[in-house]
Amino acid sequence: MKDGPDIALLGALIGNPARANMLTALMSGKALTASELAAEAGVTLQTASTHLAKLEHGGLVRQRKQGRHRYFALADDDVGGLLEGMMGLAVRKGHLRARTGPRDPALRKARVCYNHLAGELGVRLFDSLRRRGFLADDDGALALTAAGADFVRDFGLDPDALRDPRRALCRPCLDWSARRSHLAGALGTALLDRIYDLGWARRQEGTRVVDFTRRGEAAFNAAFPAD
Amino acid sequence: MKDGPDIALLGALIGNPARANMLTALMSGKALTASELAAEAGVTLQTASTHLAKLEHGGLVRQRKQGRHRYFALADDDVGGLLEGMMGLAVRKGHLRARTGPRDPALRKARVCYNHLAGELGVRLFDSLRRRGFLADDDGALALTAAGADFVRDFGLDPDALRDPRRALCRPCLDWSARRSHLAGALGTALLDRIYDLGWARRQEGTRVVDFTRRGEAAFNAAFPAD
DNA sequence: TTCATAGTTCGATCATAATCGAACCATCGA
DNA sequence: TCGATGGTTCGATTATGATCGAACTATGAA
Repeated sequence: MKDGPDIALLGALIGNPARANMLTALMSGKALTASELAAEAGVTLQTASTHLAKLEHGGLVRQRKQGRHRYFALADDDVGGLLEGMMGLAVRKGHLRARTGPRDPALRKARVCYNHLAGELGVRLFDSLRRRGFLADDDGALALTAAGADFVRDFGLDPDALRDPRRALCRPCLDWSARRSHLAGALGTALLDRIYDLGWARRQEGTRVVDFTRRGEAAFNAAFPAD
Repeated sequence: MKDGPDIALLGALIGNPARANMLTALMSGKALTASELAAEAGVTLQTASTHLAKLEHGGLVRQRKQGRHRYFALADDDVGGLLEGMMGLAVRKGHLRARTGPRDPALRKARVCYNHLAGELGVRLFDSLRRRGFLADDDGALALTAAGADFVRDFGLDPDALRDPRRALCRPCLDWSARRSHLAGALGTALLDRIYDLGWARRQEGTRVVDFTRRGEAAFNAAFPAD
C-alpha cells in the first residue's frame, strides 16, 4: 500500500511479447489497423483486439475509426520517447532479438522514431541546429530562435503554423543507437515530413528504416552540416 | 522473428508488482538487503530472492556481498533514468497507486532520483547552473564550463576528482513531477552529497523525500537562485 | 564446535492472463 | 437487402510464472 506512480502497470503492458511487437511496429509512426498489428505480432485478430483494448485503456495507444477500419497509433510523443528509452537500455543490456539482420546498420544510420528522424542523421540534424543557434534553451525548455525560424522558413515550412498549445514545438528525444539526443516535437515531425516531400528520402516498407537517396543525403549534409 | 532491441524483456521485469516495488524502493539510491527488499515488496524472502536474481540477470540491479548480507542497488544511472521516465508517464496517464498520501507534495518539492536531486528544487538547481553558464551544451552532451568548475570548487567539491571515464559528469534526467530536466551524472550525485554534508537537508527514512531544513533551504536558494 | 542469521534452491501449488474458436456487431459494396 | 470484410466479445483451454514451505549453503558470533 504505497503511493506514487505505478510503473508496474506500464511495465506489464509493455512486457507482453505480442504487445511489445505491436508497440515496436507503431514506432514507425504510421497508424496501423488491428489486422496489420495482429500480423506484426504473430497472433490472431481476436487476441490482437484484446491487446489493443488493454493498450488503449492504459493510455499507450489511441484509435481512430475510419469506415470499417480502426487505425491504431501511439497515444502521444511521450509514449514514443519511453519506448525509445527502453530500446536504448535493452541494447546496452544486450537484450536483443534473435536475429540481428542486415537492416541493423541502416537502422543506426537513419530511422523514424515514431514521427521524427532518429539515428546518426537525426542526431546530426539536432546538433547542427543547435550549434548554429537555431535552437536554444529557454528556461529549461528547448525553443526555436528568431534565426531558427528564418531557417525553418527557408527550408519550406511555416514555423508559426507549427505552434500548437497542446504540443511542444521542440523537444529532445534520447536516441537508442547513438545515446545522444535528436529532435522530437512538432518541428521534428515537420522537418522529417519536409525531407520526404523534398524527395531526399523515403520510408522502407515495413521497417523503421529511412532510406536516403544519394542526392538526398548530399542535400541533407549541406542543409545540416556536421560542423 | 524480428531483430532490434527487445523491450518486452525489460517490460516484463518491471511489470511484476513485487519487482516494481523493489525497483521503486531502490530509486532511493540506498543499497538495500534482500530482506529489506522483501519487506518492501510484501513477499517472503524466498520469492524476493528469485525476483532479485531475475533483476540482476536482466541487468537492472547489481549486488554487492558484504559479510552475510547482500546489498542490492540499481545497476547504473540509466536504469534510474528509465524508471523515472516510466514514473513520469505513469503520472500523466493516471496510473497511480491507491493512496496518494500527504507525502506527495514533499515528493514533488524535493526527492532523490536514485542518487541525485529531483523535484522542484532539483529542477531549480539545474536551471540555475545552466542560466549562469556553468553548464553548456558541448556537441550534444552536457559539459561543465570553466566558470562552472570554479563554482563547483567554491561549493566545496573537486571537479577534477569527479571525472570518471566510465560515467558522464553531467547528464540531464527528465523529472516525473515537473516534466523538466534536472541534473544527473557524477556531478549531480556529488552536489546532493555535498548538500547533505552541509547539513542543508537530509533523507526522510524509508522514502525518497529529501527534507530541507529552514536554513538549508534558504542557503540552497541563495546558492542556486531562480533568476 | 555449535547455534543463529542471511540467503538460495527445489518442488508443488495456485492464480493470472494469453490464446483461439465461435458467435456476434458494424460498415461497405452491389 | 444481402453477402463480404474488419473488428469485438465470450467462453474454454492452456501455459506461464508467482508464491511459499522445506531443505540446503554460507557467514558470523560465542
